[in-house]
Amino acid sequence: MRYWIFKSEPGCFSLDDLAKSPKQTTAWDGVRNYQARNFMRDDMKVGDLGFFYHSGKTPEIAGLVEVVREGYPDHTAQDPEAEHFDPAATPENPRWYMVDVRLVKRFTPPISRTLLRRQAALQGMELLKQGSRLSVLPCEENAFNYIRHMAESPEFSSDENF
DNA sequence: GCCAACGTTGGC
DNA sequence: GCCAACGTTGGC
Repeated sequence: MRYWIFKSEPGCFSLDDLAKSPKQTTAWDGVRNYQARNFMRDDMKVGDLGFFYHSGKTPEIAGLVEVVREGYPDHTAQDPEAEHFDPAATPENPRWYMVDVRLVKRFTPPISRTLLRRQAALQGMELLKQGSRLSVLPCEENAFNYIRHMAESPEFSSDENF
């Protein structure tokens, strides 16, 4: 099984929005980057876990999600009304793909990027690299387990040494 | 608001 | 096919 990070601007689609979605599940649509597309189309499997990451003013990991449907065509690319319409996308060649993810657990409080950066164990993590702009990216197993452990530790947000 | 990093576009 | 120009992302 593999681990992933799903980025979203909360003003566009937040963890709250996911929590309010039917079955707390959403299609991860609108991704228009080939590398991210390939991850969703080729690599993600049902049961893979990922973090829901909020980018923007207060960057943070907001919760845990699970892939519940594997890559399938992102039909919003073929909708002229859609924000990420791509005239080159057709039913024969959909060009863009998405997966469905379901909310597993909200992190309360969320784990701020500042706190992540403070962790020696997370040095070199892709997400924390400057200029990391992929909206969907893999997360190393070690980093995943470490962060998950942080989320389960009640003291992590207050403990200076964490 | 600034700026670095990155992807895409288009001229040649 | 190269590369400069440009637009976008996203942390700070």
